[in-house]
Amino acid sequence: MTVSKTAADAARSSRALRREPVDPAGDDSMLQLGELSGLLGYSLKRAQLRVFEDFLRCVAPLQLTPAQFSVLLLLDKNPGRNQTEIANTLGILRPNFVAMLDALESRDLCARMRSTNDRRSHILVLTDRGRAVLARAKKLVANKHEARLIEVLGPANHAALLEMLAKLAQEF
Amino acid sequence: MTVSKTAADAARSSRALRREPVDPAGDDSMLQLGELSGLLGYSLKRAQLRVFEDFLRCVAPLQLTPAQFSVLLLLDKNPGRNQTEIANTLGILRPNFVAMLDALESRDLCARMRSTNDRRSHILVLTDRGRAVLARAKKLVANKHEARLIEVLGPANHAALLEMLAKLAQEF
DNA sequence: GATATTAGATATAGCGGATAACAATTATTA
DNA sequence: TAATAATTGTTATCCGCTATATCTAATATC
Repeated sequence: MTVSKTAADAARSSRALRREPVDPAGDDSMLQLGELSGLLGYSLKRAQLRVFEDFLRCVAPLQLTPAQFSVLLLLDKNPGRNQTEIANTLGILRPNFVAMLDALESRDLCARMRSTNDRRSHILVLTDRGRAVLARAKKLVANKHEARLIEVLGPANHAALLEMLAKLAQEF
Repeated sequence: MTVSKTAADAARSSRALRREPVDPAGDDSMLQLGELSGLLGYSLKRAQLRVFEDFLRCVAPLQLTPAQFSVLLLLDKNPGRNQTEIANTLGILRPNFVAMLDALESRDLCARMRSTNDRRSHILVLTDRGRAVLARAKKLVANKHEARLIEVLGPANHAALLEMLAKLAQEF
C-alpha cells in the first residue's frame, strides 16, 4: 500500500485524465474516449501491448519473445523441473508448451532429459548456449527495456506500478 | 508524478516483492520466479488477464467482451463516425473490425448507415437497444468490476495505477 | 495384477491480430 | 474532362496464442 500521497490528490489527477482530449494527432481526428480512459482494463491492455513491443525491440538481437525469455529465466532458477511444472508456473497449458520447447530445443537453448526417477517426465535443463543467451538477454532487458520504463515512469513509480500489478495478478 | 512516498520506500517494497517465495499453493510446488517478478511486462500481462476475466464475469449477463464494450462506448461518445475512425481509435485493424461489427449489428446493438456525403463509408450508430445495453453495462462495470478493483487497490492507488498505465500506453 | 492417474504429445478448434487484394466510390492531376 | 491515385468496406488468408479431447507410455493405487 501507500503509493499515492492523498486520496484527494489521486482523485484530482484521475479527473485530469478523464478531461480529454488527449490525442496528439495519434489515430484519427480526435475521437472522445469517454469513460474508456477510466477503464483500468483498457489502459492495462494497451500498456501491455506497448511494453511487449518494446521488449521485443530490445531483445531482437537474441530473437527471444517475452514468453521464451520467461521460460529460460525459470529454467535457470529452477533446475531439475519437468515440463508440467514449468508450464504451470507460467500459466501455459501443457499441450501448448510442447511446441514452445521444441523451438527452444531446436535452437539448442535448452534440452529435455528423461528423468531416472519417473521415466514419463522430461527434466528441463538450460544448455550452455541457453545460459549464455539468457545472460545476454538479461542485460538487454535490464539496460534497455526496464531502464526505459524506469526513465519514463520514474524509479519510485516503476516500483509502485510493479507492486500494484503483482497484487492484481495474485489477489484479484 | 508523485505517486510513491520516497524512492527508498519504493525500493524497499520492490525488494520485498523480489524476496520470494510468494506462491501460496498456487501452481506447482513453489517454483522460484526469479527476476520474473521484477519484469514489468510479466506482471502487466498477468494482471491484464485477471482484470479481463473479471470484466467478463461482471458483464456476463449482457454477453459483452471488453472490446465490444469499448466499441459501444465509443459509438455513444462519437456519433457520426465511420468504421475506420472507430477501429483506428481502438487499435483494431479495419479488416478485423468487420466481423466485430457484424456481431454487434446482428444483435441489434448498432447499425451501419451509408453516409450521404461519402457513399463509401458507413456511419455507425447505436440502436436504442444498443444504448440500453450500454447503460446497463456501464453500471455493471462501475458497480462490480471497477468497484472491486478499487477495493483491492484502494482508491488512491487505483487512480495512480490508471495514470501510470495511461502514461505507458501513450508516451512509451 | 487390474485399474486409475500422470507426463508428454498430437490433433484440432477458436480467437485476435496482420497482410494482400478486390469493388465501389471519391480525390487528384494532367 | 479523362486518366490515375487514394480511400472505404470487405473478403480471404495466415500467423500466433489459447483451449479441449485424446493418445501412449509410465507410474501409482487398490
